[in-house]
Amino acid sequence: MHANAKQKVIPLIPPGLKLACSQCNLRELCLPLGLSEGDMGRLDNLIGGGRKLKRGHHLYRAGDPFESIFAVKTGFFKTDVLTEDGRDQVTGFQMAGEILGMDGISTELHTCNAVALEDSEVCLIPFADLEALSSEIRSLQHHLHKVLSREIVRDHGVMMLLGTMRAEERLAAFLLNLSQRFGARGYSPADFNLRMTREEIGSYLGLKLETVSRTFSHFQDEGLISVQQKHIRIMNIPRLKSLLAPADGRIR
Amino acid sequence: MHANAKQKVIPLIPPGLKLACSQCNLRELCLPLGLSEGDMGRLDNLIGGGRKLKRGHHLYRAGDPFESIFAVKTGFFKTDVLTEDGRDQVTGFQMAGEILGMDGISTELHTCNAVALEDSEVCLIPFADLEALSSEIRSLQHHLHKVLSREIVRDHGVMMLLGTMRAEERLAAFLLNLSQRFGARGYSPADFNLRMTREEIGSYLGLKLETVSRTFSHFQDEGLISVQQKHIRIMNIPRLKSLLAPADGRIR
DNA sequence: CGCAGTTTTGATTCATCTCAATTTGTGTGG
DNA sequence: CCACACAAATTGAGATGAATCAAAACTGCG
Repeated sequence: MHANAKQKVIPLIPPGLKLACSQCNLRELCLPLGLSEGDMGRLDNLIGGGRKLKRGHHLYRAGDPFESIFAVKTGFFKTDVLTEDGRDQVTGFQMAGEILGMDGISTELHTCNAVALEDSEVCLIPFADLEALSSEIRSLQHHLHKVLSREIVRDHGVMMLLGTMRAEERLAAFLLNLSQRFGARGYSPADFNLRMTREEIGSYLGLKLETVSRTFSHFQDEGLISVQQKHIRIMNIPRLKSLLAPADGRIR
Repeated sequence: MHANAKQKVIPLIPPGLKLACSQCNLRELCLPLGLSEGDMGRLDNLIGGGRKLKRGHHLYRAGDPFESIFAVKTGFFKTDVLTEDGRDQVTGFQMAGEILGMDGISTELHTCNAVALEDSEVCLIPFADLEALSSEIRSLQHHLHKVLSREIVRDHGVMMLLGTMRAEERLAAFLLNLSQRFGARGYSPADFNLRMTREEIGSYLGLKLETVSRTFSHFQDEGLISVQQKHIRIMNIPRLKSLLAPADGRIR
């Protein structure tokens, strides 16, 4: 935000000099975290220029050859897995500063689809180059491992949600997670617009879209949130949080 | 298997010379995959000796400082996440050749518990050393990234299972997954012993133990499997597989 | 041999899904 | 710029799969 003036100028600079990590206001959230000035310059050099996507367009599809991971610069994505028999599971929603595409490393093919849920821009990070550089810069190597591991931990959280929570709890956890991530990016943690449909939320949470809608309405009736289509205002964060701990507090 | 004679000798060698990757019959499943002879020797040097665990004992607990990842040499493990409010989600079952503990990289603390479900032995792989070596050996670095990524892909499979499948489908997928993994290790893919309780299966699959038991019984009535407590014999793999695709084959 | 932990099975309840109708919102072309 | 068509969301009523509560049987360990 405070770097807006600077950012606006960059596109005017000749294409050889692209928008760099070292200038990016997401650097504290994203891959360069913890790098020295000099090392960040080296990272700048391998980042392939940004790529813009219109809402609804695919960043990659399951089966595409894997070459790069992507950092979300602006906008909002979903990733989903689609099986032959027609099952569709949304595996995550990604916002600015988050990394996409790490599932592709294992097989050299992307294993899921990534779709822009609004007009978006990503940085392209050629993975072979990133590996080469990270074998030279230990802090980059370690941070890459942390990013991969964080994704595993995040997935465990989703497994917990899907395996043990009821619809209300899932949706409360979902809203609180979004809230926290918006907050971390300098936006209001209590007032935001959903970028995804009820059906996509439902797919992510293992619920049907009608259940998502009903549960939103129910939260609204309880005074926990206010919902108007995609616009959410969280009225009572503590009480929403309290939904996650079973009322009695006992071990079940 | 063909290396059995050699392996039997190793324990008699003085303790300074520990059982090494280069001699391990799991090397094609485990971390050293794809390494040259010489590089494998360097990996041998950093593997901290094996560690034996009695059934029921913890390899690590959530909150323990993260120092190493572990490769299962023999035996069987579960990992689970436990929340303050008493929720317990089994996040995976690990057998020979599989890697444990990668969730700890992100925070430098283990985020789940790992428990031996039978008497087991693991190799200890100090992670800082592994990072150091992998920055020198590019194929090791790449393989480590693949192992991390494979875990992410596996987790997506579980999310799909928990998010979209009914009890029968979950249990069929679970049995087929075990079957495939036993098969890959030279055991019968159709005849094996479960190491975990119905409750642990249920926790992993997001079901109650009674539902797991009932569904086993139901499969048995259908002639798909035979169950006697922990012993499973899969009578009809194709038909079990067919449970995973909805009967009509339509896209839903 | 007995007891604790595990598994099986039954009866009932309940949360979520399914099916269906209606309302609201959004993008497009006349 | 408005109207129309299509997509998304809401809401209701009823069906259903899995959970819950409960009891009995089995297993294996000490």
